[in-house]
Amino acid sequence: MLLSDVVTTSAAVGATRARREKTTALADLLRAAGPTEIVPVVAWLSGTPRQGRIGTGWRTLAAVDVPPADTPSWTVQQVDELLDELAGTSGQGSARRRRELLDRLYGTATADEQRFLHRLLTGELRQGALEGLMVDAVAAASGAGQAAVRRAFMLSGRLPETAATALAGGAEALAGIGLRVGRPIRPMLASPGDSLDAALAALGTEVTVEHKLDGARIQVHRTGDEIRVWTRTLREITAAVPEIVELTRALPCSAAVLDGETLALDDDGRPRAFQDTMSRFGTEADGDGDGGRDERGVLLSPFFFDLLHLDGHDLVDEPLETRLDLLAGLLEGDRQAPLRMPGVRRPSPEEAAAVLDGALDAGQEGVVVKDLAAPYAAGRRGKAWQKVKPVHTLDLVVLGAEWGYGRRTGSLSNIHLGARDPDGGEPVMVGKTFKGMTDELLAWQTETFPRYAREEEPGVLFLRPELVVEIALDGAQRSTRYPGGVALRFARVLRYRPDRTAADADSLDAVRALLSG
DNA sequence: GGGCGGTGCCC
DNA sequence: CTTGTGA
DNA sequence: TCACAAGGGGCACCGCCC
Repeated sequence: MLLSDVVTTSAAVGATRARREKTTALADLLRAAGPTEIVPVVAWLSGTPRQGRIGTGWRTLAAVDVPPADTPSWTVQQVDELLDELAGTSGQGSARRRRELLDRLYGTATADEQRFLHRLLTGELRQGALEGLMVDAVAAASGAGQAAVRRAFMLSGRLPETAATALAGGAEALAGIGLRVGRPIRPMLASPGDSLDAALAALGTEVTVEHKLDGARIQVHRTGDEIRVWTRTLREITAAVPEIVELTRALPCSAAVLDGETLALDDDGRPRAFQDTMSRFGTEADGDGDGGRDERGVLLSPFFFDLLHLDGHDLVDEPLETRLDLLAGLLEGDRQAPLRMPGVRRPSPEEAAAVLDGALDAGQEGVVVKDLAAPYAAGRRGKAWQKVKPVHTLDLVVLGAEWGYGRRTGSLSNIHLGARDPDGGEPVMVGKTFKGMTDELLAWQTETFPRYAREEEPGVLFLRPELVVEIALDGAQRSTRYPGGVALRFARVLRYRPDRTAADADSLDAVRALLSG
């Protein structure tokens, strides 16, 4: 199969908004692919090379300037091999070597192929189909049911390999893919709840309400004395978190798969800023024999909230209630008690509210409300788990706006936000946001902002600091980028405030008051 | 050896 | 990570 | 309801350059 076949399919997928048409086009290509081509083709058309992110981003690719070929010649296999080499290139002189490989890749590609490769390698396929629709396509092409593909994907953690299995052996082969301790599964996610009351109303009384911590998701596997740890995206971090490995080794079991969250605590047991937790991710190993505590004293504490396997028994199909019972049994001892995620089963509305208050008083992020009857549905952001976090709002000044990309091309989209200077100077920039904007609001911004223009740069329009916008946010974090030393976290537009002036906007002190940790 | 841009991945 | 959009 | 696209801040890592 040629790369150009994949590019043609991608174009067809991108040309329609109808999901059925997209999956049909994808499925047709999968049927035409050879057994060894399925893995790279599925990976590419779900938006990521088989090798993962390869270390060449938009900046490197923008520097590649070779004329396109007239006729397509790359095969899928050849490109996959070249990507392998690209991914394996490191050390001194690697930048030059990469440039050579990219020149070769692009120089033998047609213009259409160059554009496809560019989108693939920057991680912005933008064909309106990623893993979700590929699951449907694999089901269609293989004749296996969607549920079977979904389940195998969740348990194997990898769609390309799942697709190869499905196309080779159909539903029967998929049924052979089970949970394997030592191989991470896709984690179950929570959807955003509107409020605690709304979540309780939606899920009923057969629920548990647990603390939601501002840390990083971890999945911990144990077989005998071997322990491995993965993140939410199934990146292995075992070597970076020896303290989690040691705590898991002390559990009274021989095999387990645990799901949880980890974060850094201060000496009082209160959560540190998320940034401190994050400083421990991305470090491969620490190797200084101090059990993980680095020179800044950041130690990670794990909190487990689910159990997917215990001593030979798979639990993903069991109701949460059963999994929680077994988890409680595993973490029964005094020594293990600190590893339990705090929570209350079947709370009254008042008790549920008290759990939320307790979480916030303890400095945590909020709560998650979970249906006790639900099995572990990995990889789907269903309604069985709903997260509830308090929302803060601020009135901020619009300092500028950036021209959008993709479906926002031609619109002034991402806005720069400033807080009032308590000393009376110009507003101080504290962040940007592109969220919360309807098409109507984008049109309004695009029409209105030029009337406030003060200065223009490529891609950015700077405004006189007059427009006030009400912003929702989760909190603030310390910043070295912004002059006030603080930045907004998860800022989104609620509405513009034509009734307010920059003098009415919230001050930098109001932003600083939202700092956590 | 330190600064810096580019990249990937946490949220 | 959050939100708006469209099938 | 689901999947996707729009893009945010910060941190560690890496290679390159001074």
